[in-house]
Amino acid sequence: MKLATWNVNSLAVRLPQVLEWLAAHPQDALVLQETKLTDDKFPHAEFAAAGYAAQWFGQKTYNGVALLTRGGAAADVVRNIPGFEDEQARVIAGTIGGAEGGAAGHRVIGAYFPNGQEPGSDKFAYKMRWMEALHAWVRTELAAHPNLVLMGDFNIAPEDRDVYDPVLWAGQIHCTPEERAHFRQLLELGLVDAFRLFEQAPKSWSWWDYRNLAFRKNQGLRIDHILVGEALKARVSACTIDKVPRKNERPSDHAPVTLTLAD
DNA sequence: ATGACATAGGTGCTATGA
Repeated sequence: MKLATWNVNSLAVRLPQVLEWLAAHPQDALVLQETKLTDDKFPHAEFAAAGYAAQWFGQKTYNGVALLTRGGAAADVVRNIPGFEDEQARVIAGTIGGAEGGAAGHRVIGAYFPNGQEPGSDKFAYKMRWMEALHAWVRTELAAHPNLVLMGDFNIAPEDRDVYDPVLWAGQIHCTPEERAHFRQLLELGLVDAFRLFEQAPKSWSWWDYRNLAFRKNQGLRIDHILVGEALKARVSACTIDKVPRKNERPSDHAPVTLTLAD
């Protein structure tokens, strides 16, 4: 079973690249972030033609998430964090595989964490509130669905080894102790950072700034993650970052991250 | 300290991203 996450930074621009990538790398589930599309503009017919059922949740200009699945539409779809009032479209969850979305299925949560802009700002405070609400909700989801995968653009570099220049970024957004503490709290729920289950090349990033030739110089951050419930840990056979689409013309600034689960 | 690059909306330039 293959699952993946990709912040596409505008699905209107990146749709051909997503379809091309899926054709080369079929997925059982793919979650997208930053679709930047209102729901009436979501290209569900194009995905259906490619063999994928889509669930989507968007808004004008900013944010927007989607869940694409092969082999039937996701069940029990949830948009945003239940009980958390939010103007911004950041979460989509659904169950794949199990009959009627029962506990045998895999619960997939796709999330676009707030950026936070700058420590001390209103947006940073919103990021903290949002993460607290996510944490509480994921706890209940995990209790109901041990086979849980939480993936997306976390906008957190969990450790210094996830940052190309940890001294430059110390205390900066994505690297503050507060954000990293929230990431660890998710792990304390019984989630595992799938990427770190394997030996990985040093300087592995999932995002590179468009500016300053950052990709060419491999100056990036690892801020896109796939966390799996401990019940799934033994079945994780691979977790990789695919840098190839970052070399496309008009690339997203994020690379897809992929997970392989043994059957 | 600032901007660098990209996107959307709108047609100037600002807001946002990370």
